[in-house]
Amino acid sequence: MTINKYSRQREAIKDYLSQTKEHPTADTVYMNIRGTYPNISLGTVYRNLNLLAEQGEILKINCQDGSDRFDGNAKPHYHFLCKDCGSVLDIEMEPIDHINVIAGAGFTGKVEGHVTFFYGQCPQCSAK
Amino acid sequence: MTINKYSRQREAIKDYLSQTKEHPTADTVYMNIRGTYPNISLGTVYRNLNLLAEQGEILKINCQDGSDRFDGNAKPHYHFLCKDCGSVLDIEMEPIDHINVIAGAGFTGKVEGHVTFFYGQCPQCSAK
DNA sequence: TTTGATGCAAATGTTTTGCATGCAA
DNA sequence: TTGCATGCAAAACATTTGCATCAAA
Repeated sequence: MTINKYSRQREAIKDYLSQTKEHPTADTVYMNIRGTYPNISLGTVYRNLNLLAEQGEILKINCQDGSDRFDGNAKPHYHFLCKDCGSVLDIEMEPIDHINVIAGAGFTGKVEGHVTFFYGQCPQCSAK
Repeated sequence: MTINKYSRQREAIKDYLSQTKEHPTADTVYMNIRGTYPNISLGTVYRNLNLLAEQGEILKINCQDGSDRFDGNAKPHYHFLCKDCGSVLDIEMEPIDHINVIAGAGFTGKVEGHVTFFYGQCPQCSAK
């Protein structure tokens, strides 16, 4: 399926994403990869992140807080955005695809899926 | 509650949003208001859209398709994004706040709400 | 008058792109 | 060799902001 040529930069990006539990922005990825490949360019980071996301190897997530974030866990899952500290966390829950049916009930078009994220206070911020 | 001075530009923006069923971007709003006020600036449009959204008079919606969109209907409701033609439609359905409970079940933090939009083919595109 | 609102332009922040060169196959 | 990937810099967008001026209260 993969028609890409190997590149050590892309490999490093994939590795970095698979080992972090944060949901870094492109710029954060860039900063980290520069530790290993000081000459990598931000353009290359963006090109590879988009490529990997298109191929379903990573997830591109958008919580309307400025820049996009990326997740090395490509399995569909839900995210939580802390409105106090801005961190993005995975949230473990059963899939809620039944809401597609609810949405489709009063709609003439074809509902194929949904994008959902939750917000509130993360464990750390709600403890303060 | 409103501490704003009156401005004909802001009034025109509110009027325009209340009469359209589309979900225009800031730029589309700008283009339309220019028909009445040719000298209005894009900065003013952005300032007023943000002001109105903060005050809860309009809704700012983000479907991760480039630019933000605005909705004159301030009542919380759900949106549908057509992946073929890119249009954003209102979708009539009962609120699904029970998903906050589902999300909160396996989460230590405090889930206060969710943002959801649906995607697929709109009535027109699915008819083709 | 006072002070928020405007128009204009410059600045910002994020992401994309053109192009010559490099490197995997 | 062939052609995708890279680094670099410039460009493209969307949005915000500084500032002098304007106008509502």
